[in-house]
Amino acid sequence: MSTSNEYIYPIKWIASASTGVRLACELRIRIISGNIQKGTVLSENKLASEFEVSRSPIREALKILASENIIRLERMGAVVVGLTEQDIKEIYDVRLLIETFVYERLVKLDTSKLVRELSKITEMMEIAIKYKDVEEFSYQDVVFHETIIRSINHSYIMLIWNNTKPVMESLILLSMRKRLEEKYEDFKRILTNHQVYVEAIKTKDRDIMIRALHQNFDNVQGKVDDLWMSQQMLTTEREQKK
Amino acid sequence: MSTSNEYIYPIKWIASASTGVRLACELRIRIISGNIQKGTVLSENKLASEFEVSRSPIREALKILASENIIRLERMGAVVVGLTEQDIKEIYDVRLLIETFVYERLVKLDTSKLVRELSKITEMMEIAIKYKDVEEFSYQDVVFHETIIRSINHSYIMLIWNNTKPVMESLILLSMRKRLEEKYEDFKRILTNHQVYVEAIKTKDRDIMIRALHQNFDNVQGKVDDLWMSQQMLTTEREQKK
DNA sequence: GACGATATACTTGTATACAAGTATAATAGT
DNA sequence: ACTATTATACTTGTATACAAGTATATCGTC
Repeated sequence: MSTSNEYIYPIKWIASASTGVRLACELRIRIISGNIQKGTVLSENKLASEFEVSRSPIREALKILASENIIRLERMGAVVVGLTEQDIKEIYDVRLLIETFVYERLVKLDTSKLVRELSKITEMMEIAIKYKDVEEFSYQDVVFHETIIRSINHSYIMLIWNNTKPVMESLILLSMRKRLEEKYEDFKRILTNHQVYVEAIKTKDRDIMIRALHQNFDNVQGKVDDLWMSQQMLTTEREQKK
Repeated sequence: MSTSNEYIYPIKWIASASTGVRLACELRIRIISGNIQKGTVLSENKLASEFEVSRSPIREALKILASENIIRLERMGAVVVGLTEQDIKEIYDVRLLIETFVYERLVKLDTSKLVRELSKITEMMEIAIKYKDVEEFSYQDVVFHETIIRSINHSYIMLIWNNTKPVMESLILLSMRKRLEEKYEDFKRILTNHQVYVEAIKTKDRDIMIRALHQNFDNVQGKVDDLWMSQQMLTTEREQKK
């Protein structure tokens, strides 16, 4: 394992968190970015001495990462599992599953307050782009989606979000950092896409929402269509009932 | 808090687990069953002395329960949140969301091996009923659904299952214990329902699956219809594409 | 050289110790 | 009688200590 002292994870995102949570964040992003290679066996003692903390917070961090399937706790050592292409697809499956569920609840509610909040966030994202503040942009991106999900007040959907969020967050941050160097123009596309989201929620127009979802997940080809398939069953029945 | 030494959670289910996990299971079922009332503030030290263990495993248990939204970790003490009617509905939302997703993946695969496994489980459930072994019946019920979910090899759906499973497990066990006293005939209905599941997977007939889901979730009225609604959006688009 | 037994250096799980912070209760001052 | 302040008894977070178990390596025997 690389013993570099440079922290990949933004410090300001976790300033108030406990050591254990902070370590989890740092280890997570190192694993996802490939900085810590999959297959590596992590030992509590080694990690403790490397990060110059005791085993207690290390244990906490490892438990967190294990609950996210990023590492596997075994009898002797925690082996790094990491993320495969397949895993990333699967995360997007889940996100899509959640977001479609949320949207359908949403259209039954008064969304004016939510729309205002989301508008604020998109404007902040705009400023972040302007000043090339990738971390802020990523942060607001995550907040944007979390705000939508939180708005339906569904504690178990929220629970799922909380379980997938850390990995999502890392993925987003890493991809944004890459974009800054390689595809800067992408940021505007992403911003526009978020504005489409807001529009879909404002007008409660499903067609627009579909477009937003498509644009948002189009880097994971075929996933949206896949979900349709997966939900065809209930659909079919629904039509029969008519 | 009741300091009774009687354990509500079946010991044999967690014989091999660590103390922390065991405590989490016991505390969870006590909270869900109302044995520990919501609003109670749990202290690590008190729990440690009550269960006669150190704070380490207690901390582990509390972390687990907090990740399930059963308790809320605050600055001073962990306050018991428990489950509301709303929470239970929401758990079923998630379960339905998962199971429909899984089923749609399933019908694309060769299910012969899975069907055999499920048949075995239903037969074991049958025996469990015969001998009025509620714990075994509940255990097999959970295994049944887990087996289905596991079969599509989707690690993130599995992750969601793992996060909701403990609460589901407790709910199932508690409701089965109640049934044994009040509505013994229910067991046969439940068994039949599981056989319908197997049939749906065997024949890959969506109509049968709908029926199975309906029967399984009918104690949570209106939920299935609700999900249809929630997925109407994607459906609509799909038809437009045709 | 090959194989088996023991020794050693690791691992995790749990218990205990200490430090920093917070709420409550008791006390002093008005 | 009431308010402000200090004292105390709690809380969690982290560090350390110890016990039980596991893999590896060393050593002795064949």
